[in-house]
Amino acid sequence: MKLLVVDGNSILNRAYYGVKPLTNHRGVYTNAIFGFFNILLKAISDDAPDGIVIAFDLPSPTFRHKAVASYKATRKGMPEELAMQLPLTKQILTAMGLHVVTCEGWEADDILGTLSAAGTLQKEQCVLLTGDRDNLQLINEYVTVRLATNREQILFTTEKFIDEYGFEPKKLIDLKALMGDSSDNIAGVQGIGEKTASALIREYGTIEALYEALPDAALSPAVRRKLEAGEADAMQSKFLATIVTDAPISTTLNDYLPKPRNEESLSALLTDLELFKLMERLNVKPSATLPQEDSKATPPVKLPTLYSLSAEELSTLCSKQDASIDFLLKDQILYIAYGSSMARVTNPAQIAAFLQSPSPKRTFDAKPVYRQCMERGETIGNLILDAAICAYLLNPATPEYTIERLCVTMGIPYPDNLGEYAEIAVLPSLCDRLAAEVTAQGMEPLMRDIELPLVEVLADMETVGVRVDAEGVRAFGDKLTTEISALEQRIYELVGHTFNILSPKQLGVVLFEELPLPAGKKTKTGWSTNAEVLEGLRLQHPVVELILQYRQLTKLNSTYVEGLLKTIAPDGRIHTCYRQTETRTGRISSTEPNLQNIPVRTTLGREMRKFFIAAEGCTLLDADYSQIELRLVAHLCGDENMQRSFIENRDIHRTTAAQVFNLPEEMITKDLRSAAKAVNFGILYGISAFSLSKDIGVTVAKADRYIKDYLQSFPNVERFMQETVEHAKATGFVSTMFGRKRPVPELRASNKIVQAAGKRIAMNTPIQGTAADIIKAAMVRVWRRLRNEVPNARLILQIHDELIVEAPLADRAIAASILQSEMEQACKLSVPLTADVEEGASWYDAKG
DNA sequence: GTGGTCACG
DNA sequence: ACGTACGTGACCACT
Repeated sequence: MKLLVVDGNSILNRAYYGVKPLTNHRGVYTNAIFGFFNILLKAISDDAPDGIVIAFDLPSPTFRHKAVASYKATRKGMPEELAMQLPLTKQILTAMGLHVVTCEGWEADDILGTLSAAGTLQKEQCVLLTGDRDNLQLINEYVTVRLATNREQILFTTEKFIDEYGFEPKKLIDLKALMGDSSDNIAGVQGIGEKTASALIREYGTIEALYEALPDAALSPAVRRKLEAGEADAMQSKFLATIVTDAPISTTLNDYLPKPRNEESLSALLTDLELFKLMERLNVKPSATLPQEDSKATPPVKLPTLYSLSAEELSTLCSKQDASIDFLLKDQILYIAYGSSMARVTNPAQIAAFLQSPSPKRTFDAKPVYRQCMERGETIGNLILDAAICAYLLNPATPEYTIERLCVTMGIPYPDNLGEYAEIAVLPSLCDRLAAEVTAQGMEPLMRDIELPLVEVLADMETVGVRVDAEGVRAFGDKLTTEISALEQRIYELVGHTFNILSPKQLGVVLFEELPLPAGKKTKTGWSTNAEVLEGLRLQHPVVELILQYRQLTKLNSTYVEGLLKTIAPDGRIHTCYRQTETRTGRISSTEPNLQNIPVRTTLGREMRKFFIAAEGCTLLDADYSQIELRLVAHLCGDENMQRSFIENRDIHRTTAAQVFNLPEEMITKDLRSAAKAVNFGILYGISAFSLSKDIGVTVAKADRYIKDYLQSFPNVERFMQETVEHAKATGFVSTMFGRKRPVPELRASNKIVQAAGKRIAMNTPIQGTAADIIKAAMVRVWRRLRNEVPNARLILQIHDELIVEAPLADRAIAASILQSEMEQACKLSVPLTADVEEGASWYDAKG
């Protein structure tokens, strides 16, 4: 009989402060619950206990038990966001069949103590799961402690404890009796800190032994004086620090064997909280019977019934214009729903005819369908809604969009008896509700004019792909490989032995233990060995420089040379995947491979761009927006100084420097300009003096001065940022110029660090998001005009503020002019929006 | 699967 | 006293 006893309050606290804010769509916080079960399930799977107890505090309103009263009194009240998760956690545990144990007037600690003692008496193994080192006093040959953080769980046995502290576990009480513990309101002996206390306990064992030996002990006069003055405090503190072992709860361990779980209530609870990852882990099926709180606002859900569809009926459907038809294409099977019927079609010709037909259609995740159509030179006719995109606009923070999850979020019961038809059956209701919600939130224009048309544009860009000179890449890779081996040898020689240079752990040992270099500056799980740290050590030892070079070359070789070669299709081109429902800000991302992070900042890395080339007889046109984000700041905050700089086509960083340093623009040196540039970036990101100082290598005080001077020069910027944050705090979200929204739950967190991050998100998202809106609008405009006017010129790449078109040489001028003017006209601002177009045979050449 | 590192806008 | 700029994706080592 092995027993696991969990300090519920302590673990829930750890989880709350360690997991980012997370809510369900109604705003119920779930981050602590999520983290709690991650920790708990890990412990259960590692220890495989027979009995499980989760203990929680239960303060008594009337009865004041020993230390509990004073100890409780100084503990800060739980933040509301955490408090609301406590009863939910207990409900889930109960539904899982686990024993939640509380005892009026007693704390979770006391229950851990009592069950440890009971287990020891009965010679049964007992594991305590807690985040609180206090509980280490309970360790003995039967009792071990799992000390949990959100990252890891450290197993403490008697041996491990002695290794770390140098005395036996139960003497932890004596240690606290001397040094005190402010968080538990234990005074200890005035003037005795951790170091002294620890040495005394190692020497004398207990405080009783210490005081007995005091008259003859070899101690400094100061320590002796403090100990003599604090004897009563020490004794009182020892009493307070001792965990109770006789709380009135059952000590029959068999009482704590898990009961069968209540599938129905477990499913209902987790579904309501939208804790889908946890449901998967527990193998719980989503609940179809949700509490329908807003059922009077929305019509009840009616599912279509299965129907067998004749070829004639299908072709009639294809020409229908009055009602929309919902479809899904899965594994070459077309499912459609219309009116109160649904059906499936397997004949490829019929599928193609339907997809191309002019009838209005709705679906979920249209891009792969477009891709499939485009392989045949076809497209989808009259797509009027993509449910995945709607869901993304309604909440861009969702980790993954599936029909089943969305149904749960939208309160649509998901049928478990319809097999392959389940998704198509719910799609009409889902589309109706998502569309209504998008409209209600004012995002219909964004959807209709930008996001939905963009689906087809992205599908087309993926299908066309970009040509890559595979031979060139290979040759570049060979060159890198040769240099890498040479570097490797020189590094081994300098160090004196071989090791894995790419292992931060091994590298840390070499640099900071063997050489040893002075640093050891930063730590998380060891020493930091990142480029910033190594830069600082450059002059200390010649190997550092070589390691930096080695890192750069291996990065280029593995991520870019080898990574890209793997993805070149038989047509000699790379077809990246653009993801439209990925980022919180509205940007698109690129995967398999990521073509949005091809090197450019270093000379060597930039070489990679020579291998991205135009097809035979074609050229590449590269257009990028000039300072789009700063122009948006100037527009949005209405600062005339800033606007004038753009209107007069001056250098914005220079203008900023002139303002901040109070000098005429002609007097601005390179260094001043680049400092101002860093300040400008800081403004976009939500600045802190600390980070700015690190970035430009000045003191924090100086960086702070720069920021203050900046905000004084551009007071409207500060006002705008403050208003944005205030609005976000009041409404819970921020918006872009085009009405895109992003919830910022971080602003409601009680943790200051998280809150500060929320402010930066609130300040940055309207800027980054609006820029994303604009380039998306530009993509749709460019794509449409090229298709109509220069169909052989194709949009192929987007890198956030940059578009690349592959155009036949004969069409280069007209394509370039379309590219530039559609980008510049995509949005009317109070400052000019300019795009610079360049041309070349390769990406490298086109970005002089 | 997670963390460290580093590539981009 | 904290811990330090926004948004991404890929690769490697290690558990």
